Amino acid sequence: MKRDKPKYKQIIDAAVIAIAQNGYHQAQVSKIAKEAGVADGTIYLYFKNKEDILVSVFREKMAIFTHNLRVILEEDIDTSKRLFKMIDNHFRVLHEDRHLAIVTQLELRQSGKKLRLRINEVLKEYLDLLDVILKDGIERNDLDQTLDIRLARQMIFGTIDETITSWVMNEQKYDLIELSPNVHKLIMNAIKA
Amino acid sequence: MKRDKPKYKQIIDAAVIAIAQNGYHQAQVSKIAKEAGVADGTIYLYFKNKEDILVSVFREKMAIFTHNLRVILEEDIDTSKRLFKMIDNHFRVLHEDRHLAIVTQLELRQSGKKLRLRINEVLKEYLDLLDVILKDGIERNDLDQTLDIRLARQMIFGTIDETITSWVMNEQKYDLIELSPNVHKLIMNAIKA
Amino acid sequence: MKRDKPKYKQIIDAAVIAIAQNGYHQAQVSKIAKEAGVADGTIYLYFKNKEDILVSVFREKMAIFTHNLRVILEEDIDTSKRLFKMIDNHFRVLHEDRHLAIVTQLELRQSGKKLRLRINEVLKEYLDLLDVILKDGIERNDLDQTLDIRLARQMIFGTIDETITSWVMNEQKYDLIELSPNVHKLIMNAIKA
Amino acid sequence: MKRDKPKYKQIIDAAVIAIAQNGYHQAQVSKIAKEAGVADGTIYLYFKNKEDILVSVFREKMAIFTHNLRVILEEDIDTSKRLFKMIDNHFRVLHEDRHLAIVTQLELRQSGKKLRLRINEVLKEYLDLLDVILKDGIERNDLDQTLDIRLARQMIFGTIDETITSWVMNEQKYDLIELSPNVHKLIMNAIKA
DNA sequence: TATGAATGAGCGTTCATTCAT
DNA sequence: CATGAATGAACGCTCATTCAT
Repeated sequence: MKRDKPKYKQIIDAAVIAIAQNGYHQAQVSKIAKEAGVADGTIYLYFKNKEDILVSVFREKMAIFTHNLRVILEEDIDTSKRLFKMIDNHFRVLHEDRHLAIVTQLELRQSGKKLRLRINEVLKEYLDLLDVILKDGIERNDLDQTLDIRLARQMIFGTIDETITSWVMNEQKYDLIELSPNVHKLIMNAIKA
Repeated sequence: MKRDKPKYKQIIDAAVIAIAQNGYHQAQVSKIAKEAGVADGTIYLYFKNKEDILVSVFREKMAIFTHNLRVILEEDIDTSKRLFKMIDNHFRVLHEDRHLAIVTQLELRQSGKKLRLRINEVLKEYLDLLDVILKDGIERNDLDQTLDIRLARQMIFGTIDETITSWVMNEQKYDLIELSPNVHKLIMNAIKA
Repeated sequence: MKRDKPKYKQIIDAAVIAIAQNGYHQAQVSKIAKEAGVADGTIYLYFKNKEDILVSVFREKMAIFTHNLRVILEEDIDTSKRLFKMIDNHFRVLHEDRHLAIVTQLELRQSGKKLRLRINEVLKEYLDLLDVILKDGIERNDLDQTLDIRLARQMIFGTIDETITSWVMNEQKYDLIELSPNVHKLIMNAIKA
Repeated sequence: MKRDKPKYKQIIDAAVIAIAQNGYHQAQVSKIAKEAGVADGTIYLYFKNKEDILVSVFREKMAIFTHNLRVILEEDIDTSKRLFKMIDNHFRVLHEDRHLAIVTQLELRQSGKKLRLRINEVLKEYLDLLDVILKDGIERNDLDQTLDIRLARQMIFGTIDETITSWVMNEQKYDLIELSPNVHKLIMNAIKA
């Protein structure tokens, strides 16, 4: 399987760096190849085309978030703690990989409609897990029984996303992780039972 | 002043239509010119370059939101009602101009970093007015005294933005305006005193 | 109409020269543009793509042959004289435009299947006129009544084509026009009544 | 000698199939290798480069025609019969190997000038044998004493070639072999004493 | 002998902007 | 003011060939 070969990950990581440093539209395949230390043509042994690189970047990195969320779902804790862990995890991963934060919050959004759709498919998995937390929270009576799950999900994701984007746009000047408790409080206020 | 001449607005409106119909990357200057019924070169008598058209589109349209928000601020009503009006206004304007909704929520976000920064400057005026509402709400004791205004603003804007984007991505299949009360309730739960 | 503008013919002629000098696969669009004294992009104001240039070259030049053949058909002379004029005209045009001879006999044949089919459509018009001469020749009893027209056409065109190709491959060392009477004699022997 | 090893012929035959099925420009070395059941690199143990494969294809296959023509020359029959056998043989071989017909009449002609010259060298051997038949025919008084041998050869080869190419282009819909007598008649009319 | 992963040079086409009319 | 023909820089991808194993 190509995805397990070392060069696959090498190119993915090179793409994140190249995009973060040069911007989406200036991250030419040749720059990614150079950053990865391989020839231009080698890229095409591992990826179908440039779009495939970008979707793969998103898929591979999103897998970290999704995996962590699954672990949180398996823990025997209440919904409030779960959401705190989710927010904190989200902030923490991006706080520790500044390049990735720039890429997911700013650069990858410049992609065309076609690529956006493919990225959204990947994102859906994460949002579906969030829905599971919310549904379960209502069943357990941790959350407001009248909660509109879609709206709640949009509020939670919208808040997290906007918070991170603002942080990235402010050149990551302040500590993102410190915001977790307050963001969590705001969100819980909105949806708790 | 160029902005008052009829062709100026004519080109702005043509740009919105051209972008909504063709997508950001397919909205070439020549297409905008054709839609506006002028020659390509004429565009450059009213705008410095393509980026200038796009920023102007955003500035002119955002002015509607900002103006409405100012009116809301002048009304003698409590913070909860103000925020309801803000949300409802936001949803209503975009619900009634589908082209504009597509352009602001999807297409314009594909622009490069440079243009994004200029768009954010325009957006700032709107967000600053939101901050005024929030500060005033705390003073009046309508809102939680310990509220972190920046976080609250990010939550409110993030929630609204994500809600609208989801609606656009779902091809505007459901009624956006009907969501106002629920979105308002969620937000007020989060921040009220 | 684009085909009447001076730059159209200018580019066509530049293409013939560029292809004759560099060979089919080395005649890049930029070389053709340079030879024509225009910018690369200008090419695309007059031609849809590179293939369109090449088909147009063939169409425009073939028009000379076809036009001459029509004139010959209108003359009130016997079939033998008509065929002599056709052969002589074919030889004469290519003898006087060495570049064109190289392009039609050697270079354009290297084109891919798709282009070949389009070129054949153009060629068909010429061959159809030849068929008219042959049919008419049989009716007039100038030619063998049992003649298979398709075979006769293939023999005539094949002979002319092979003769010219050999001449081009021998670097146009001898006088092509002088061969007309002998080629004509051979062909008439084969098909006359 | 490499040419006697089984893989040599294996690759040659794979090349014919790959070219006939995919077209000249789509017959990459890797496709030929796959068709032959060897690794890409193995090709280069038997052939200097891709051009060498193609010339070898032509040489090996042309050898069939040349060999048959030598046999015909050894037979004690008149010139007319010799030419009939030559035409019939030519038609028959290609009629029975459709792949080869496509390759020699259409695909291999898309090769560059350099390859064309090398192919012509191989072809020359065949044409030289035809010249022998013609010279001998004049000596025997089977053919017109004033015959220009070069022209006659060009007519014969041009006619045969054009006939076969038309047949291939018409997707080999009709029976090529049936055409032999008529083609022979046409040619003999042209050159007989 | 045989393999196949890696290489890297090469090119058609688009489109924002200019400027002579 | 208005036009639109002309410009030319910029880039993703293919594939023949090599060479370490």
